[in-house]
Amino acid sequence: MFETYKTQIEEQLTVILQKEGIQSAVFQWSEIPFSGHWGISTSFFQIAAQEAKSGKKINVPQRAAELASLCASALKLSEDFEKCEAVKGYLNLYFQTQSFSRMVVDRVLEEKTNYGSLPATHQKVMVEFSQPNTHKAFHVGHLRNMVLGAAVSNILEFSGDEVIRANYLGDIGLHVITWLWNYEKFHAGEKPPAEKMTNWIGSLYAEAVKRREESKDNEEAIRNYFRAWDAHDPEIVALWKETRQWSLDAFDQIYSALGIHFDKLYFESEVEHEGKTFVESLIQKGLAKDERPQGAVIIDLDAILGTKEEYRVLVLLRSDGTSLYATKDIPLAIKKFDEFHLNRSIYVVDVRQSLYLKQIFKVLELMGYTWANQCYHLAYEIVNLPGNVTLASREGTVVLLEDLLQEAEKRAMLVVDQKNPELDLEIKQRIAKMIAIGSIKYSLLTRDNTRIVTFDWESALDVNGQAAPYIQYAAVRANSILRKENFCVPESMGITSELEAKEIELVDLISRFPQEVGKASRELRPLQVANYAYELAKAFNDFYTNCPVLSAENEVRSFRLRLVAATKQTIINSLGLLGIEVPEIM
RNA sequence: GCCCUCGUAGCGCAAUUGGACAGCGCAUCAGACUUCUAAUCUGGCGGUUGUGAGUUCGAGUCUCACCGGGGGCACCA
Repeated sequence: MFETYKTQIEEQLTVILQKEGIQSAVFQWSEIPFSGHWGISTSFFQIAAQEAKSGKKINVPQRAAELASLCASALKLSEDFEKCEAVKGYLNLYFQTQSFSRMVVDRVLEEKTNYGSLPATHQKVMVEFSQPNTHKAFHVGHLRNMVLGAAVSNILEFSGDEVIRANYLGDIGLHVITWLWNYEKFHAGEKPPAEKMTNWIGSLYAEAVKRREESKDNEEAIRNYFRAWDAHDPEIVALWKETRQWSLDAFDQIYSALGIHFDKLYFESEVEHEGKTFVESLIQKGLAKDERPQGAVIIDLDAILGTKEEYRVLVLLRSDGTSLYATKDIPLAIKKFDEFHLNRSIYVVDVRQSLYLKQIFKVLELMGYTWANQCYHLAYEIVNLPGNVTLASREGTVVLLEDLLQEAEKRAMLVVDQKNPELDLEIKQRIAKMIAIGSIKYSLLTRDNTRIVTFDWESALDVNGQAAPYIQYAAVRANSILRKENFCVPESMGITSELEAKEIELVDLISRFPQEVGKASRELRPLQVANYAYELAKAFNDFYTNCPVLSAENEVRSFRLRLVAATKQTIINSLGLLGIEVPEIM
């Protein structure tokens, strides 16, 4: 929003500095921190330091201050600026608050749900996330992946990319066979329950693994089952198809509860075959070494690249010829680019697989795929339990997603019921859901990708302080003011009276939203937006307690109503990027 | 052994990517509801940014070394 002003000012500053004998000055503008008024500033330290380097004997901070005040006094400002001043080597320019505030609010109310979005980049980006295994349960570790992947997708889309949300489902492998064997032998004919489907499927999986581990006979039986599967035994294939669908339906339940959707589904089963032929071609090209039957099929990346203990060795195929993750991930990557002509391919996968993905990308590069460097591993840290206990369904150290959602909704319902007893049960439930899911998502997104999240029930379900309900509540407050006016927002008009500091701070935060989106998108960090949304809500609550809206005088009242509407919109937009909905009442 | 990552107030986290006095939330103490919803707000307490050096006008941020936590490194996913 400031861009046009910046260039005008820069032209003037260049002339002023030239008189001082400074030829090449580059200005870096930033916003002035903590200010009753707001504006932009630039520092003169770099310019002064350059002078010092060119031989002049000067004290840099002193010279910077001198240049700043020189510019401050020589600058001619348009009436959109209120004043300028030199402070400690910085040149601060303050905007004429009324005209600027009006501009910001007008823009939000004009662009509505698009406010904050950035122009189209014409970049096609695929974000692969979630990647669940069928026949297993969802736990909070998986939740972090989903929430992060969905938020990153939203942010990229909002900042102008064309985004394809992809899911890659692990529908084959030993875990599936183990499940099928157990089901056929001990649960034949049973159907999944209507609710908590993944929990049921997951509990059968845990039981199956237990049986496999506790008896050699069972292990042998499962191995035989695997062989029968490999030989396309029609009964097993039919059972696989049926039970796989249960898993997929269960996943859909969860995705829809979380408001997550995918544009493209990939299955391990669909890339396994081409994976094996791809490995053959790698062997033929002399890149991969076939050490079967004694050893596996490997690619010694360090040997090929001349690096030392950096890329290590990647195993492409087991010694018995069965496939591994790598067997399938390589053809999948190719498929993605062939099908969609991507500019970027982002993998949302936990940090423990950093080396693995680095190897995959390198193999693709060695195979001559020029797009290999457009693959990016978005690594995030895992979710732990207190005492550095890793989540593992086998150990029983796991928090199941469906249990978590249920408990959170229950707690949210208690508060909703207490605050709004008169509402219909159905509406209360819908509100409770928004709050519960919002809280859980927010608590995961408000930690940086590189930080481990330690899950404990108490803090996961805590809705106080910096949490989603605080932000949702701010929007609800704004909404209830607007409701009293039947949601009629006055037309834009000039402001003649002095604005309150709280109003200006609120306007400032609202105006910052587009650049926060840009930053979050560049860094692939939803945390940026999560923090922003909180700051915005805080500023609104501050405004709310200090600036009465409905009881204010004509012009002030109109402006404040518009400001309230703009705030509500910006909160909705920012939380929306995080996949968090805002209720009308709470 | 090699590589990655984290270390900021009692606890949980930020910090405009090298800028102005290091911020916020829990917790704790003291206040504010006949006024647009108190899931709110105001104030107090709390810091040698793991340690030591270096680069720079300027370092939580960059470099190096060390200390401590976590993770990865050939047939698991």
